[in-house]
Amino acid sequence: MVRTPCHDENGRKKGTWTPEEDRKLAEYITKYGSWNWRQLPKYAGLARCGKSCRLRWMNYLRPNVKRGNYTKEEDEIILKLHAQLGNKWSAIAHHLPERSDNEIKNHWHTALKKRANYSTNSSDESSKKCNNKMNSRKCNAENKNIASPNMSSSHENIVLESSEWSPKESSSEELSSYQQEHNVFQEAALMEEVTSGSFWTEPFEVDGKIDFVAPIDYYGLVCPPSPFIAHEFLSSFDLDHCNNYW
DNA sequence: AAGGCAAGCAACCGCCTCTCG
DNA sequence: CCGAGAGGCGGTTGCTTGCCT
Repeated sequence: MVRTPCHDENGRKKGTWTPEEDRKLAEYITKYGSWNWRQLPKYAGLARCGKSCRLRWMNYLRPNVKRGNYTKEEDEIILKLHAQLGNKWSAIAHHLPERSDNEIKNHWHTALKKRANYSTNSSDESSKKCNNKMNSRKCNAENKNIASPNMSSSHENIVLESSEWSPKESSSEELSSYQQEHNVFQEAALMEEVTSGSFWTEPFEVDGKIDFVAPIDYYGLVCPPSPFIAHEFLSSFDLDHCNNYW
């Protein structure tokens, strides 16, 4: 289920995240926010690429992330949205703030795709082939158009109904309550931390010892330039949440 | 008990879009 | 307008687990 840890040519670690790495990332972001994903691992003491850190945070470490145990309601929402939006996993994830796009995507491929797409087409030869995993991968590549947002013929097999899930509502312009809540926190954090001043110059500590110092003097400003997380938000982030996974 | 296979999922890869100078 | 850098997204892959024979 997990990839064997290894290192790329730049010495950056790849593969499974260790509990220690998770803890470092979570603690750093909790304290300083994700002010720059590509620079973040350097200052967080992680030998990872920024993208890997972002993915790990978004999918597993961020607060309120729910994993597994999909409810029937969630399944229905995903099915409906996928019927309307296609493989727009991030757009679908906007409607399920506790789920990451990656997890929704995996859930779709493992559980929902059969229900949505192939139940009505069980005699279809291609669907039979796709029941085999290896063939399924080939089918995915071969049938890219099927899953495109253009709503190709296979999507017409899905029962559609005029619903509240209009494309307009799925627009990223419209913030979910979750996002709105966090934006409020961000603003509050910005005001408080800027005025107190402690945020910008305080070194990042792990286990009470200073592992590294937060970046400073960034284009004339003290960095990180934007604290993303407020105290209210941080207090809601229980690191035990991560321990559950560890 | 052992081997093979399918399912599930974490994580990587590469492309696209956006922002900024 | 253009190019570089960063973030975001979707597709794909690699590995583990559990079931079946």
